[in-house]
Amino acid sequence: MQERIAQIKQYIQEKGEVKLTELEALLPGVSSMTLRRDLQKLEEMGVAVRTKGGAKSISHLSRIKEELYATRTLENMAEKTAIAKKALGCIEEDRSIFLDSGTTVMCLAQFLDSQKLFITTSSPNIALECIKNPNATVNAIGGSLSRENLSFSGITALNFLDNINIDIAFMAASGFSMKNGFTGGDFNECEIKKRVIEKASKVIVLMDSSKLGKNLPFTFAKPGDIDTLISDDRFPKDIIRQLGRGGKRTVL
Amino acid sequence: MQERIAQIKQYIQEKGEVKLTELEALLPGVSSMTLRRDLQKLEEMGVAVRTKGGAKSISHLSRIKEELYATRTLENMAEKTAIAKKALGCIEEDRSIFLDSGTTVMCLAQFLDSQKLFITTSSPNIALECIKNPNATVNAIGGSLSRENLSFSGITALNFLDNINIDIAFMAASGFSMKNGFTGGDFNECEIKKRVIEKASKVIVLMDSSKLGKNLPFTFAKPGDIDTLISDDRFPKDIIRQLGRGGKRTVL
DNA sequence: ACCCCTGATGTTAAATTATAACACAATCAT
DNA sequence: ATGATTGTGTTATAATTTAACATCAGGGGT
Repeated sequence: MQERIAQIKQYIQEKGEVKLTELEALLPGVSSMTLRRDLQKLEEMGVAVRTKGGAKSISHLSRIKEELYATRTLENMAEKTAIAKKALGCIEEDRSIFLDSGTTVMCLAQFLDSQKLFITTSSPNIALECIKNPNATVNAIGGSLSRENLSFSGITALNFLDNINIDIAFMAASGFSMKNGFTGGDFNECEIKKRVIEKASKVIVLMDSSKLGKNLPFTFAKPGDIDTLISDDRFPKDIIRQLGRGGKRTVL
Repeated sequence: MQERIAQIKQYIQEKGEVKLTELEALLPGVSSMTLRRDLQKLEEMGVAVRTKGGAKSISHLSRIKEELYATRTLENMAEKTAIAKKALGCIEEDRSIFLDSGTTVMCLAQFLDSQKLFITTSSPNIALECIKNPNATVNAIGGSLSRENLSFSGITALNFLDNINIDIAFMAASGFSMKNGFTGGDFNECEIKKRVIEKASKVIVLMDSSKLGKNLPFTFAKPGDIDTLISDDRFPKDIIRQLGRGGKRTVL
C-alpha cells in the first residue's frame, strides 16, 4: 500500500497531474475507491491537490504559477524529464555547478535530491528547488529579475560571476542552428550566459529537439564553445555528426 | 465582471480556498454557472486550481509546499494579513522599496498588484511574487541562499546594496525587546538587514505581537533606528508609549 | 488457539458537482 | 442598423465524490 502510494506520487510528480481513469488503467487490480483514498492521502501529505476527476502536483502548480508568462511548462515535459535524467549522469559530487534558468534545467534541479554540490544559478525558482537538497550549498547571482524568463541578469549579476568558479555549467537554449549557434531572446540574459560559459571548465547544453532550427536574436555560444549537448532522440542524426566532427559529444 | 473576478481572486488569496456555495452567498445576484466560469478563468490565469466544489489559491499551495520545513505559514495568518494591509498604506507609487524576507512581508508582496514600484528584495520567493505585478521592476540581492529563512546574504549581497537607493524598507524581525531591539537568528542575514537600514530613507518594521519579548542572538536595529512599527492590536500599549517617546510611530 | 480489534479494501446507492447546450441581452465596430 | 462578440442565466444531462456498509487479513492479548 505504501508502495502503491509512492508509485502514484511519482506518477503525479512526473506528469504534473493525473486522472482517476488513468490510475485505474495503470493499476488494474485496485478499486477506484482505494485510488481515491490514496489521492486523499497525498493531499494530506501536501504532495498534490485533488481536483475533479483526479489530482495535480503541487510542485507543478507552483511552477505553472511562476512560469505563466509562457506556457512552456507542460510542453514537451516527457522530453525534458528524459534530458534531465541524462544530465544527471554528468554530475559528480563535491563540484561547483551552474544551473541556467529554464524549464529543462528546472527538471534537472528536481532530480538533485541529496548530492553534495555547490550550486550557483541565475533562476530564483531553481534556487528554491535546490535548497530542498540538504547537502547543497546554493547561490543565486541576483540582479534584475526578468519577467520574461524569470532569470536574474544585469551588471551586478555579471560581477557575481567573476567571483566564483564553475566546474560544469548546465545551460538552456531557446534556439539553435549550426549557423548561429545557441541563441536566446534576451540580451542581458545572454550576456550572463556568455560569462558563465567563459568561466566554466565544462559546458553542457540541455535542449529538446523542438528548439532546432529556431534562431533568436542573441547568440550566446557557438557549437565550438560547448562540450556536450544533451537532447532527445528526435534530434537529427546529421547534426549530431556535424557536431561530432568538432569533437563534441552529443547524448540523446 | 472584471471587478467581480478581482473580488473573487482577492477572497481566494486571503482565505486560501473557497467553496462555490460560499461564493454564491457572497455574491447573491450572480448565478453559480457564472461563478464557476469565473473560477475557470482564475485557473487559466494561474491564480487558483479548481477543486471539487470550489478552488484553492495556488500561492497558498506553493507556500505550504515551500515552508513545510517550518510550519510558519499558516501561523498567525490573520495577523500577518492585517499587518500587510496596513503597510500597504505606507507605499507611494514610483518609489524604490526594499522587501525583507519573511512571511509577513510576503503577505505584503501579494497585495502589490499593480503599483508602479522599484522593488529590491532579499528573498527569491518575494521576488517571484512581485514579478507578477506588471508595473514593478524587481531586483534581488543574490548571494548565498539560506535554507533557514529562504533569504540571500553574503558579501556579494552586501555589495549589491551599495549600488541601490531605497525610499522605504519593509523589514521583518524574529524577535524584539526594548533592551535588545529587533533581532534575528542568522548573522549574515542580520548584516544585510543592517546595511539596508543604513541605506533606507525610511524604515518600517512589520512584526506580529508573537515576536515580542523574544531575543535572538543578533540585533539588526535598535528602536531608534526605525521610523515605524506595524503590528497587530495585541501589541501592548505600554511599549507603544515607550516607542512613541522616541518619536516612533506605531500602527496597530 | 481463540477472539476481537484494527486497518485496508471493495461495493453499492445517494448526493453533489460539473458540463454542455441553448437562449437572451448588451456592447461594439463596421 | 446589423452582425458578431461577449457575458450571463437556465436547464437537462453526465460525471464524480461521498457515505455507509460488508469483507478480509493480520496482530496482539488472554
